[in-house]
Amino acid sequence: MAWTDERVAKLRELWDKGLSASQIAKELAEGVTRNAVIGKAHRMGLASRPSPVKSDPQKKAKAPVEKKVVKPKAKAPTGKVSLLDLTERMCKWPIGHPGEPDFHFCGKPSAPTFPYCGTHCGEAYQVQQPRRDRRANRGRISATPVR
DNA sequence: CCCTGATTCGC
DNA sequence: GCGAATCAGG
Repeated sequence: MAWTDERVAKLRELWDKGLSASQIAKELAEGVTRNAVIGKAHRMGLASRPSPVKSDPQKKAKAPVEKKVVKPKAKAPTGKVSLLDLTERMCKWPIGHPGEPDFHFCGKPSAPTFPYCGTHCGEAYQVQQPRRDRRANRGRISATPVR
């Protein structure tokens, strides 16, 4: 989509009005992303509004190294997680079977780069254990991916 | 995680 | 000139 005079005008208007780039992109629609908006705004020479990132070059000296501990707590989703609800970082371990009325997915936060949460990674990726001692796996479903 | 603008660079 | 990808943050 080309930058017609109309669209440029609207961009300038909304930008001056203080809307964020993503908001402007939504207004213009037609497959325009916020990247496109920002890029165009810059090329137009629009006053680059204070970026939240670049602002305030001289910051207050922060002697205390106060570290915010990243919350390891992850909330489990409310209710059943359907196929449509799944996002990249959700555990995709199926509960039940496709077609069944109650079929859904685990949905808990998945381990980084893994399709399942910690618990279900444990189910999915089981180290082959000595034939002698498989007691640890007794009662568990077998989900070894490659046999 | 959601979000912000800035910058780069192949097209 | 364009904008996706990336960066550097809030």
